[in-house]
Amino acid sequence: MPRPRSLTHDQLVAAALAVIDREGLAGLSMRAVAKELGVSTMGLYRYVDDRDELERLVVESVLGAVDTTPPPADAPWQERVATMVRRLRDAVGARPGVIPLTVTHRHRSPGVLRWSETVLGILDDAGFAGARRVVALRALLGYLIGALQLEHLGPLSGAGTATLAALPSADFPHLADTAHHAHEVGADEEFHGGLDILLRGLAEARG
Amino acid sequence: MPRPRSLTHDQLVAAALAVIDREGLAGLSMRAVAKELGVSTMGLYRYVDDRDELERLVVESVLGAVDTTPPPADAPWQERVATMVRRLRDAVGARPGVIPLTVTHRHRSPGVLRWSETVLGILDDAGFAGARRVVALRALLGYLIGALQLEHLGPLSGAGTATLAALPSADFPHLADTAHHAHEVGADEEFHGGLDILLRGLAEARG
DNA sequence: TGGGAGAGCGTATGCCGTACGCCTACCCCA
DNA sequence: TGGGGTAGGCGTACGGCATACGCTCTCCCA
Repeated sequence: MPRPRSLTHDQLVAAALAVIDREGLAGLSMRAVAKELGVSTMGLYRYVDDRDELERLVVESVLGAVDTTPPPADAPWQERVATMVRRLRDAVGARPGVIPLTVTHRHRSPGVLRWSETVLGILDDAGFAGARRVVALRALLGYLIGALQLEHLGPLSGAGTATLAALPSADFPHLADTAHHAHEVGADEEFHGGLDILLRGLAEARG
Repeated sequence: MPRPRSLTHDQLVAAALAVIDREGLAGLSMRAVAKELGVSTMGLYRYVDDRDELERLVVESVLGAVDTTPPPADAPWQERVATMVRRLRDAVGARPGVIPLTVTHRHRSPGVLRWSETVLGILDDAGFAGARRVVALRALLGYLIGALQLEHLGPLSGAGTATLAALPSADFPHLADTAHHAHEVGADEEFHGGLDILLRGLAEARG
């Protein structure tokens, strides 16, 4: 009966993402999002309980966009798992600014739940059961979360690489050598190389 | 010649850790640390440039405590790598409150550099070279970072488990089953199970 | 044609990090 | 023994943050 609402959650999320894209995650504030929408700061609180809920909406918009339909069942299970991992990485990688938020809010995301369900289904097909399947899923999730952060939060503004280059290579011979080789390995190869290692291990541990 | 300093970096770090232990990471502030030391807020700035440097000191105190001497070379390389991973996990696990800080400041930590150097040495012994060794190290670091967060930031206040239990198990049959089995798997077994998978994969990929 | 539910906003509070400038304790040297 | 200059420590103040609270004004329905 009363005055109709003028904003949707989608608009809130879009505004928040615009702020993050423009000013980085540190620039995200209730004030900034409100200004982005041309609304007073307190107006936002008609739509979300608090900042935490706004962040949750943002995370869910990114994570909920992941395709969680099971990949074609005729492919080997390793390939199907890899497909699922890739989908999640691609979704998050397209919005690197929200990575810290995904870590904080991950456990409350329906999108991640659906993703996990699909992956568990594939692992089930592959013969993983009981505790072994729990461990397998957590290993995959763990690698995914860590690798994404390594990839996007690592050499912030090149400080990491600079630090590495300035190392007394006498004290850190292997690191110096590794830094040299790191140039040859792109982020994609690195991620997929690690995933491949994990999948090989899973195949062995399937027992 | 002038008045001598009354505080050491160690005292700053100890005070910061005390605050974190007592009030959590969210309770860490320059004001809180200063009060802990019985010093005015601005007095801290004689010892650190800004909050960021204080955090760096805290992280380095935790990460720098890791034993980075190479494990006995007569053990298999997998076991030596596992030892290194375990040392880092134990150090961080003893101070779960600082995990988010370690993620942010990791790439500037001499402790992590020393750790990496030692691990690279082991991988070198094991026959890993060039790009393959880069990928192996990143896979280990990725898993470590992700698994630690999964372990300590996951079911914050049991919200994760509660969410899981409230799931419509018809829509998420595998997850419901997994939640059931998850009770049987302790954090240690889970972590080491994942590490074991990774190490098996490394052995295969060593080629 | 009211009446009231609820949207939107303005103000205010109490946090935060930290720039700036003063006072003063201290050590060195005469 | 006393004086001077260095630097430690502190108080104040500013701008930004999330958000509690209460007002106003709009719109739908009776």
